[in-house]
Amino acid sequence: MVGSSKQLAFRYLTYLNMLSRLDRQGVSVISSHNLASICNVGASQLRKDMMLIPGASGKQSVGYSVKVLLSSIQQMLHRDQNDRVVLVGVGSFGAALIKYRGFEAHGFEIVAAFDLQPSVIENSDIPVYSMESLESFLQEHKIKFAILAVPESAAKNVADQLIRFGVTRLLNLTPALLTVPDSVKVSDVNLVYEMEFLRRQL
Amino acid sequence: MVGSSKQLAFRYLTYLNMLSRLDRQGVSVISSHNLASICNVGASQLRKDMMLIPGASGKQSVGYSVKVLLSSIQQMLHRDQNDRVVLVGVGSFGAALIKYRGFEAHGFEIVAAFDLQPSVIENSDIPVYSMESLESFLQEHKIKFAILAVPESAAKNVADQLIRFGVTRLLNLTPALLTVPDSVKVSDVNLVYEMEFLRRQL
DNA sequence: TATTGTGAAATCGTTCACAGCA
DNA sequence: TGCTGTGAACGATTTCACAATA
Repeated sequence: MVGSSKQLAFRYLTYLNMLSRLDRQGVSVISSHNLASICNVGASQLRKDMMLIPGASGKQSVGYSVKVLLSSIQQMLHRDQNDRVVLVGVGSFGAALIKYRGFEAHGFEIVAAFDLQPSVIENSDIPVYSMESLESFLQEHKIKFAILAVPESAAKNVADQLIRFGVTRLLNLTPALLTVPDSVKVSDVNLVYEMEFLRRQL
Repeated sequence: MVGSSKQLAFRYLTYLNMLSRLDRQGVSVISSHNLASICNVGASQLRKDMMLIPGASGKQSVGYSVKVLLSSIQQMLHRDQNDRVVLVGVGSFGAALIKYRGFEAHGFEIVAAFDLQPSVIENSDIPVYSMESLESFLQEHKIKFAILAVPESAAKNVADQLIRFGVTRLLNLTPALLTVPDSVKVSDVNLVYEMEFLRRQL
């Protein structure tokens, strides 16, 4: 990947979202200044970002073609991929994620959930299995992505299991700090930290 | 606030968590190297971070006092504060947040939730009011913090309302990109972006 | 000797300013 | 003239290396 910082990656995702909206609205050309202001970034930063993308370029005195930008960013981000994801921990958070349909449009399919107690989530066809079947399921389906939504106290153990069974991408929704091998990538989402950060802004 | 970058702020919160755990375990002194490895950061970075905290200092050839560090970080972060928070949008996500007890220990009290339809969440004494009562509630209780968990399509409008009614800190759980006055601080949490970011790590 | 505190160096990311082009 | 592409300046952050010291 061309740029590997999280901020840059998130900017590309924002560009992508805004560009596809513009495309749907029939906008075919846009200047760096306009697109930047829609995306809440500076115009020169946007141009620098675009320069890193193979195939993305604009026309001087005209602007960027929305469709060209869209497809070159999509290509760079491998937006064609489709990944199967398991969810571990079906508390209120986990159950909310099962009902959340936002992942599918981005090529992430939650194929199963796991909890101490198998159960059934209403309005959902995603099965909830017991933890005993975790190993066989992960290995049989060669799952690489997992969302960790267990209680904090269980987080480390469950994460270790997941990794042992072949998971290499972990979205960690628990406050626990995970230590993982270099081959495994973790994204931590900690709502309490976000709130604390808001608290001391200015 | 001494350091205002998000990364730095999150490191301080991590230090705080780990230090309070160490304190509970009866550890009284720890070296930068040890604490750093617990917190997944470099030792010299940790020392630099500590240097920015008024009152925090260690002893050469000995290490840092856990209690001293703990209280100076707490003081710097104003950890004594207590803030009332409203939640807007009681879909599956919002309902999960209402049941989530993690905020309280950090001085955030969810005092009310709002949705198009007032309702009752089981196992919770947090009331869910209709959107009509938003304005009077926010102004009467002088609420500064809100968690935005409405559908994306409603996000901008609701955010504008919240700001108009006095909210200045917004945890945005929707994928919408909000544009707000400088006096208002927004933290965006976008689980889809986090997943996409994991996808292209190496 | 073990460890902090810290200046200097290296790295990384952003913004500026403007040349060059349609 | 309006816009992109980009080198250079700037700023922020991280790492290094080591002097100081309990």
